[in-house]
Amino acid sequence: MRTDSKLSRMLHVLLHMARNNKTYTSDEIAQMLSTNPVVIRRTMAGLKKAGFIHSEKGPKGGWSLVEDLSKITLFDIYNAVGEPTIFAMGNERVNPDCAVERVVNAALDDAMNQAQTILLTQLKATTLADLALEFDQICTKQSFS
Amino acid sequence: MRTDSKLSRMLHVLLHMARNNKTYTSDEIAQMLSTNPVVIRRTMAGLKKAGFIHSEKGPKGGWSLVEDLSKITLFDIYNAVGEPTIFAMGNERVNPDCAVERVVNAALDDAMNQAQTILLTQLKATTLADLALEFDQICTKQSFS
DNA sequence: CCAATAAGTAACTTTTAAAGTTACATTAAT
DNA sequence: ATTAATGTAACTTTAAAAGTTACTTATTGG
Repeated sequence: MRTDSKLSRMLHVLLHMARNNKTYTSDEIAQMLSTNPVVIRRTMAGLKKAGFIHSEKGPKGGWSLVEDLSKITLFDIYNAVGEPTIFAMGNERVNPDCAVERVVNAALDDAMNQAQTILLTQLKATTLADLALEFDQICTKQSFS
Repeated sequence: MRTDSKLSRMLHVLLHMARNNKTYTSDEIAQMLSTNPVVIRRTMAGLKKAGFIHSEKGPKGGWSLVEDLSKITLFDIYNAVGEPTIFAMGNERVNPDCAVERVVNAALDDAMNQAQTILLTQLKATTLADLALEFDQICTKQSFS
């Protein structure tokens, strides 16, 4: 499979939506991300279902942010886009009766679970407001240079 | 892509090789892992290059373990099979000039780097001898039941 | 020497899930 | 009514791992 970029893309979109405080059409967003509007609708559907954004059909329609950035963590978005598979490596489960296989898999699962916990903990600890703040700080720095 | 199973498979093979202390042909190993002998040769080539195993052509040939299990960490094998990609998720790097993209990517990269560090640290901390010991403990338990 | 057995490897095909695309239905504004 | 938007089903493309085929090379032993 390709690398899943739904989380990355949606974070990108949400920050832009928050900054400009306007509705965006799927076409606008698709251009922003160099992709296709249908892909956008598909992915944004999850965010809508989770209540973070709203969509309106017809002229003057489009996508708008509904929830406060400080109330949305990166983990929320990870969930909203369908909890994409985290690892590209994994266990072969060919013969559950093989004790060697069980020992190997347990060791790898353990290491991967620890890594996953760290990753998700980190996502839970970061809100979109945190990212927006970082963004503002970058802009401030730039205005001095 | 499919989930990379080279590490898992090679650990499996090495433990079997150590336990039975014999040479295995690619065909035997392929059967053991329900796969193809060419895939086995391809993957084992990395372990040979790293000096963990030896191969011999011709009749009576095959693969044999050369290094002591206590001197091989799971990380060594991860390296020997070509450091497979760890994550199935990742950043879109569409427009490096976009400050929003940079902030988002930095946050995700940070979380993923932390997770990767934990994972690799765990692999470095575990030797094949550790797994062999766990295996023996399972067998002991079974003989009492 | 020769037949058999095994690794080595290049070139190609298959698999799988994400992403992309097409086509059309639905809804809302003017 | 027409236009502009989302919603979505069905299909195609992409990319990387794994699988396969076909052949080369090396080694054993009769």
